[in-house]
Amino acid sequence: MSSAYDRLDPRVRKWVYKQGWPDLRPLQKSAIPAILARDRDVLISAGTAAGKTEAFFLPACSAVADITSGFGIVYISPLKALINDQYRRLESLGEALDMPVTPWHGDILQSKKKKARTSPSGILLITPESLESLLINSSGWLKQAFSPVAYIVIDEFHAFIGTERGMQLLSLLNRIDHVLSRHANPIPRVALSATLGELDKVPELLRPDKLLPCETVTDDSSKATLQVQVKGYMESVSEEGEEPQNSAEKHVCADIFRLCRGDSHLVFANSRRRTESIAATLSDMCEEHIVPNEFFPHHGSLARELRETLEARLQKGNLPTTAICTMTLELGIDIGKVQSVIQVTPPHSVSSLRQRMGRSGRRDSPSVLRMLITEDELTATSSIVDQLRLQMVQSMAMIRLMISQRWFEPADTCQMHYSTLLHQILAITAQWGGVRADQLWSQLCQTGPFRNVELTDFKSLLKHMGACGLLTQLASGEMVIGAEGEKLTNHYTFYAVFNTPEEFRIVTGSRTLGTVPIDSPLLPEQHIIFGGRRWKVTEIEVEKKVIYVEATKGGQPPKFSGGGMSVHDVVRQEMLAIYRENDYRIAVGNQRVDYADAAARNLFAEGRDNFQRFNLQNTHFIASGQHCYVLPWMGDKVVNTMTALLLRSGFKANSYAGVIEVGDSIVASVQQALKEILLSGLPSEFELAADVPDKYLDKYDEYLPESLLAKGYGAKAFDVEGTRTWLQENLQ
DNA sequence: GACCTGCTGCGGCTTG
Repeated sequence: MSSAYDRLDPRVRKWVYKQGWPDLRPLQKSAIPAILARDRDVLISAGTAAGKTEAFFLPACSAVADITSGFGIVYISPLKALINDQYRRLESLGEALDMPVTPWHGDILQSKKKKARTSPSGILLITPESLESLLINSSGWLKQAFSPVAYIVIDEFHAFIGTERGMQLLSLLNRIDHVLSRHANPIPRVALSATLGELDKVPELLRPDKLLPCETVTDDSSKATLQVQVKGYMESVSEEGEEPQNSAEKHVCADIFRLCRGDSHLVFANSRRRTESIAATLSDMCEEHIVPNEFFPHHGSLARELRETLEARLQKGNLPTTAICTMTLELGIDIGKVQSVIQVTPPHSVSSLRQRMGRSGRRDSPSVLRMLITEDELTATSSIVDQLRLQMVQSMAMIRLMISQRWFEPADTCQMHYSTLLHQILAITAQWGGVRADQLWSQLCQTGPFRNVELTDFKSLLKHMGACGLLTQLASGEMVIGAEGEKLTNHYTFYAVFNTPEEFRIVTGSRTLGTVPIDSPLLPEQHIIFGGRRWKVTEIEVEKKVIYVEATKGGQPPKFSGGGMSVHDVVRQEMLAIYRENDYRIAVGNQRVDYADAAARNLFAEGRDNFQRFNLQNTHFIASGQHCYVLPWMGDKVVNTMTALLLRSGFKANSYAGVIEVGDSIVASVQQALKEILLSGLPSEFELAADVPDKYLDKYDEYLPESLLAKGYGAKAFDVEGTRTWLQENLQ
């Protein structure tokens, strides 16, 4: 009987044999016929270390082995580091087939790119931004070099869904099919992804025009075991005028030191500031105990050199290493085997928690997750948020959703992405030299990814782009790049669609340690923590945007800027369920599994007692001090919407952690105002956004007409329908 | 209290 394996190229089979693999994994076997068919898209969705990369490349390389001129496979990755990893992994397979592998991104030497330009062949590994630059500057070459391409494969596809880069990526894929005149027989797209919540929705996200069918290949054998613990910590609150104690963080660090030393672990600390502070404390502890330091920070503002040293140390695995990190170590960069994952403070989302947990454990050992959660000691002036122990209960809700409901946040695919649409209008115009408005509309909105956009809005966008000098219309009716547009498209920063704040570089001697945002003022003589070490600022060169530092003792990490992240409706509803059931444990059969330590249990009991004392099982509105508090137990979009409605009605309202504080008001008047709003009809997201003074969030928002700016902002920040439903159900 | 990602072409310099 001929198996799927026998359909692989003999040289590929020989390569598999040489790896010493006893057999291909089930996922890899089932991908073979799907990939070899070449008449469909394929979604390969599986957990970490399931062998997704090989599941695609073994059959794909077999299919394109005979192509001698031009690329056979184009691989797209969101990270340069991932391209470097895959290059290392694919080199020997490429050699076995006499097929070159070409990494192509901003750090690759010009000489290497020139070589690939003269004789393109084999596998191209590239970022969306580098693809953008090739389409704009070298579409003629691309037409030749890409003509034999049999597959376009996208790694970490889940990281693109619903994002700006995801919209750009889909548009790039469309533009490639267009350049190659392949609308009739499009290039098959293959998505490699972590396990996804709504698998049936992915094909449409991979190819909005549905011109090819999509086959899904998944790995259902993943019955990974999991060990979870939540540990509580109490922060003693200092009297007025006293120095803050940070006693809880010291206890957290002492536990990390005890749990992690001697092995390899990941500690996710949520912010760069906390990452730095914990890393420095742990290094100090190593010094105090006279043992070598094995704790290092890893985050996006750290110089690449420092990050790569740590990644290589983790990957090698010969020295015990614990990385204190942000989401930089969440995606698939190869870091070898990790004993356990520690999460300090609640994660931002269940989906990110899942991704982080997947970083520990392998087939033979369970995933181990510990959550270390700090709450402030209660005093006479403690806020409702502290009294309810919302941090602790949110952590518990996220664990329950992840484990017993197997739920996590779906990607938000309802955004308008006007900033990215504007970028793609400029990019296509730059690529073609001149283009008609109807061609843009057809390629971007009708057959392309911007399907939420209405024709009237598209027209007003083009008009406004003309008024801003981004586009100019010729007498023939064709659009070309205008004077202001030239400035944008001729600069190398054009290729990325996302925003980056201005930054200072931190330098010691001749070495760059990393960057800090320009709005975080540092002063000469100030002591700071950076890269897990302590420094003194010696000099600041404002024009060159450089801060010089030298080694010292003491100091605090700098402040980094960043936008908020929103909590989903389902998470807040699960928190309410935990309070109401008076039980945070996980049901397994007839048993209830407790995952909290004594301190966490005590904090939960405190929160629940206060929940009952406020009568929150029966009401969403409470009075405390001078204020009225509204607790809708809904996600941040609904909370933002209700806060905005109350502000419009003249109340002093603000929200934190899902709790709305209405200043100097009584419950009855807040309820009455909301009833009136419900009766007279709620304003739209658009109208609410019009009240917000600063709506610039995305890279090209400043070039949008006011109406689109408000529409895009409204879709991002508010949920009027969800709020209306909540008000109908909860106002008697 | 708060995350991450990416980037061209060329002039001018040093070094073998």
